[in-house]
Amino acid sequence: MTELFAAIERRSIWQDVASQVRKMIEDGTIAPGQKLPSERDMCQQFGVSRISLREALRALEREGFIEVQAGRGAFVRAHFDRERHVLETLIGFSRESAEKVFELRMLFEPNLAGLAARSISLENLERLRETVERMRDHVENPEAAIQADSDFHRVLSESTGNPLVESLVRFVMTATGSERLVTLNSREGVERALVGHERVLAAVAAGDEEGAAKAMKEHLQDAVAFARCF
Amino acid sequence: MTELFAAIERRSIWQDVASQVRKMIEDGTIAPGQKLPSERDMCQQFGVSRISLREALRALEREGFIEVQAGRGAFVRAHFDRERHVLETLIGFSRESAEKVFELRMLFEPNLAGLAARSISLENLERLRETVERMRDHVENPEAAIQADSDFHRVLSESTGNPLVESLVRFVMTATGSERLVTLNSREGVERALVGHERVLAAVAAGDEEGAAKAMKEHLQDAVAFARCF
DNA sequence: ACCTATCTTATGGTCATACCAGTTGTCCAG
DNA sequence: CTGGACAACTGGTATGACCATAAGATAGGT
Repeated sequence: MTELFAAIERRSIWQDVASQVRKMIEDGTIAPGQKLPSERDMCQQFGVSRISLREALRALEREGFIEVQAGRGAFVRAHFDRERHVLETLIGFSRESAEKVFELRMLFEPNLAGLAARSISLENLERLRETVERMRDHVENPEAAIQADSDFHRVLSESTGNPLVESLVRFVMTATGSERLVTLNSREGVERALVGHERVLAAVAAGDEEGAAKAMKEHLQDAVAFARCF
Repeated sequence: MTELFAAIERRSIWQDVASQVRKMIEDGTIAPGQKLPSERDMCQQFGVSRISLREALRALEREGFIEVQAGRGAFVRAHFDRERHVLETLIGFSRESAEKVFELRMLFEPNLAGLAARSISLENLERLRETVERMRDHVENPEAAIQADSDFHRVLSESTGNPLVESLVRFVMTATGSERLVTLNSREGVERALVGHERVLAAVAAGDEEGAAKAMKEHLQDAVAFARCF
């Protein structure tokens, strides 16, 4: 049932403004962290009223592209920050405990590792190896270790080539950030995580689907168990 | 490191208005599809200017709660419609992505079934059984079958008591809606799905963790394979 | 020279009012 | 019953003004 005529879209001014700004943010014309011109300036540049300009900013804010601070200005969000923001509004995450997030990770990350074992590219395998080595080089540096941890799981997700999965992993890594700040704060914590990553890596490199899934499962279980010690 | 004082949150008027309306939508005071009062009416009821009211509406619109139509009014979106809307803004979801969503489901739904086999309550088990029976009663009715299919997976997710997992399942069921519209449109499609559900149910009821995971995996694989026939 | 309180200025937040444009319903002429 | 004219309503946009906060500049006391 194909319609003969396409519906006429009525684009409002604030939508045009929002699109334009959104585009500039996406292609990097305006860098993350950077401050946008003042509302009054932008009004003049776009040739629209403050009303329209502000409604555009409001929309961009809800989409997570910018953050507006009264008396200061509007700032471009970092994109990972944007994803967290949007997911929070979607599932009302902020009040959930890290435990719930770990439960979710336990559901899909083992299979994700298994999938990677079957289909990861040589390039991504190398990137995965790099994150493990980087963690090994920084067992005494919690900040770097946490970064390496995030990267390990992220690279695994990217081996699927599935943006949905990548988004989900980025989200859970962001969401468990504070938790990992605790478990990876000690040398022991980092070393335990390192062992887990090494086992997963070995299985993935060997193309051992079941082994990778098992290793990842144990890695996560170990992390949860270790976190409970605190 | 617990802070002594909590940060003072500056709540702007439009945020207050948005929160109030959002709450009314969430608890059903305003039903999906229903039309909100006109902007001018709401201004008076809330005792705010049209500016503030409109910025609140703009935010709610971006969050997917309402849809504003020029010259007509603002309408409450169905909640599934809302999740799709938000995910679209997050990952630029489009029709070609149905396959990606199935890939994601394959990653976690088998383990979800396994988890349910271990921990589902008698009440939820009964609800699960009901959805299967409902699908069996409507093998000739695609619409009812699709609903029963959604409910089956949703009940399974609710057995975890994890809102994060529940949101994810709601999302993937919404995202695969158009796909299931095809596969569950024939009697054969519904019957295949039914067999899958029955196997999962049997394993869950028996507390057979591995069996449930395996059954779910086969059910999803079968659905994907069947979809490819079209 | 240093710290502090105050003033100034820029910025976002809010308001009242007015007018435009599209939608809907009513009613009348054909 | 149809189609057009009209009125009432609704969201969209524009102006101009004033408030509250944030941040830098300035004057004053030590």
